[in-house]
Amino acid sequence: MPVARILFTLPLPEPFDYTVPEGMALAPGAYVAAPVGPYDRLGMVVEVLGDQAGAGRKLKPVSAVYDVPPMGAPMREFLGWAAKYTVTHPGMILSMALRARDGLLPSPVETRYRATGAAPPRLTPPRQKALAAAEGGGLMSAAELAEAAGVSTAVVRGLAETGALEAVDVETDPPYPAPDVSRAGALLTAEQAGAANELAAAIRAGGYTAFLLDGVTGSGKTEVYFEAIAETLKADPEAQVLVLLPEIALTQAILTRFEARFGAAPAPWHSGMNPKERRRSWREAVHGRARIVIGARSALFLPYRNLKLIIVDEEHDTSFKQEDGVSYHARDLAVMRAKLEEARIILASATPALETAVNAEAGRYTRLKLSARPGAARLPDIDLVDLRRAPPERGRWLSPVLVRGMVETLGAGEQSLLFLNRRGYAPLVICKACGERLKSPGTENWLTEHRYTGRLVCHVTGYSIPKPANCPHCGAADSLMGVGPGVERVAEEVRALLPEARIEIFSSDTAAGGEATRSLVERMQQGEIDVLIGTQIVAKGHNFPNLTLVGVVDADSGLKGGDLRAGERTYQLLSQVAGRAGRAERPGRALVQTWAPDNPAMQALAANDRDGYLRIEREVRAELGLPPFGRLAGLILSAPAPDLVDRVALEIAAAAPNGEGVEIYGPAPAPLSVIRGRHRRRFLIKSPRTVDLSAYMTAWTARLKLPGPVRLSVDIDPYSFL
DNA sequence: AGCACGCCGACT
DNA sequence: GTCGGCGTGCTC
Repeated sequence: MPVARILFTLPLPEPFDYTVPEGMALAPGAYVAAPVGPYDRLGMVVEVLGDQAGAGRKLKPVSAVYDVPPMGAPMREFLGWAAKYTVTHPGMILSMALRARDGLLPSPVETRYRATGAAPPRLTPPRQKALAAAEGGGLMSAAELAEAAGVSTAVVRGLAETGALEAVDVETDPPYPAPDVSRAGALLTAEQAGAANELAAAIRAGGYTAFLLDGVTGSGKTEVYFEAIAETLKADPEAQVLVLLPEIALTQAILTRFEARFGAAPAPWHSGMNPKERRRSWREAVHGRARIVIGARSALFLPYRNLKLIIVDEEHDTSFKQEDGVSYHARDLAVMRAKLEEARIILASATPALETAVNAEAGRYTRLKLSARPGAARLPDIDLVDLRRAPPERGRWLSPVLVRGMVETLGAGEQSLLFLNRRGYAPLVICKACGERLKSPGTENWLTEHRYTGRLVCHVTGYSIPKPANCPHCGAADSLMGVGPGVERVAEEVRALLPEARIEIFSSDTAAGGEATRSLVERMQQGEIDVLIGTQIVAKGHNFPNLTLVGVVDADSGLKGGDLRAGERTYQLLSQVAGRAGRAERPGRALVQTWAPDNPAMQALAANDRDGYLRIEREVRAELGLPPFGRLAGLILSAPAPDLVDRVALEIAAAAPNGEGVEIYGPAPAPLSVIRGRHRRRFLIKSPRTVDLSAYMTAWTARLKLPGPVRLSVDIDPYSFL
């Protein structure tokens, strides 16, 4: 009997072997159930060995095969590669691919009824009512129909037996409507059409190609990649397209745009979906019926049947980096997936990541440049406000320069946006009597004061208490004082300065659900708001035609913390925020308040010199041997007891293998030193590009024997440092 | 990941 | 004397 080698969604040391029962057709990639210990578990066939392979071994048989197209060879290769690269067990990567295992089964069906027009032999009054309800109602379940007619379901079933009603089985999660590729797209500018044509040529030619779609904010990158999607779907009637977006950008707005362009919404994939939506998207993706999937980073791991195009929109966005559990960067892995699938990939951004810019310069990606905003829209003028020379009054956060700008804007009947990446009223609460800083219990995280809700909240752990009347440390009454600005406090300041202005706060606190966000965005677009004060949430995607002034309250906040990418991120975020101004006919301007106007990121921002900034960043990184000119990895240890984790950290340091040019820093407390009662330590490992750092980390960690409560994880290409 | 087996503290 | 804590090892 042949033998199937099966990889399970379990952390087993290797694939396990099973006999293939008579009459069961199995090929590599098939999804199967097979017994591991006392239970059947989900797995995937990685290899089928010949007829004699099972001879002399006591093997259990495979229990069942799922009736789903098997995982293709490129995806299987991708799984193996991703496991090695991220230093993760292959079974864990497989379980990411099979996140919605119910999707392996066909859609559940539900019996629904419709009137056939035939009259039943005995037309009783209840039957009459039921038929009347069925006439107008389309397909209804027995319960719905009975409810509508005010009769019992027995009447409905009785009518179905007589033939007056017809029972129809309907899938509860049916396929998504197919996109209509024959629809005409937007009218493209010459520049956009040039980019779209180059993409179309690569799509028709086939094979792996990577593009950087490098377009200033508002230059119409979406329209260009829509054309690439249409071309892909036209060229191959079975092709699938994956669009990856940063978590936060997966809003109704983008789905609506897809629907407007292709006549049907794409299949979604993100962490907020319920199990039913999830299994539907998964099933449609696996069968190849979902032609366009739009999702957050985890959508990269779905086993598409025939993936031909990947788009990573806002490719510089750091939310593509997953840090907890399996750590990976969806953009980097997407490039490898495209390579293995022999597909096209488009990385789109107005502010490409340094890694991407370097790849484009090296010719690994083809750069498609969009330098103009269509129509009259101009990029805003960006001016730095030197807070050393024009500081706000004591206890205020807006400098006279910015205030003047807001007064002028209001006077002209236009809108202002103030950007401050801090939720709540004040990011720190201290006691005036004893100097105590209020922290989330067991951590060093400050509590943020939220006046709107009257609570003190930890933004890291979610811990929250009503603001106490007395200091919890010394007991003094009325001594707790909020220090530093949050959006609520800036709103208070604006209210005092511009009493006649209509002011709103836009943060995840004020716009939690999609509905609240939509209404706020709509009111801003209708001109019902004069000053919008927002956190990072305002940076993405919203188009406010009458917005002409953007004020950045604290441009320096992102530069603190010694993060390798702090400058880069600050540049990206602030230029994106500034780009909100002046999208229609009116020119926009941005006033950026900073204490460090000489910082290269600030200088480049004011000069609108993105490439100059990237050049400086590049030199610094090359000099220090940091990514993309060198490699980094993190090793994080955690345990409930701090002394245990410290002891084990020293043992692990001693066990580090020798590696040419590998430098190890640490152990040091990890970025969040305590999470859910576990104390964390971390090493940072740096190596030249030529070293296979993943293999080094595997060699290091594979032979460690850790005491029970200690857990270890490896973070390749870490993003958070602090 | 489960689950069983196995060795040390507070209970009927 | 047992019940039960979770440390260690096994699952084709």
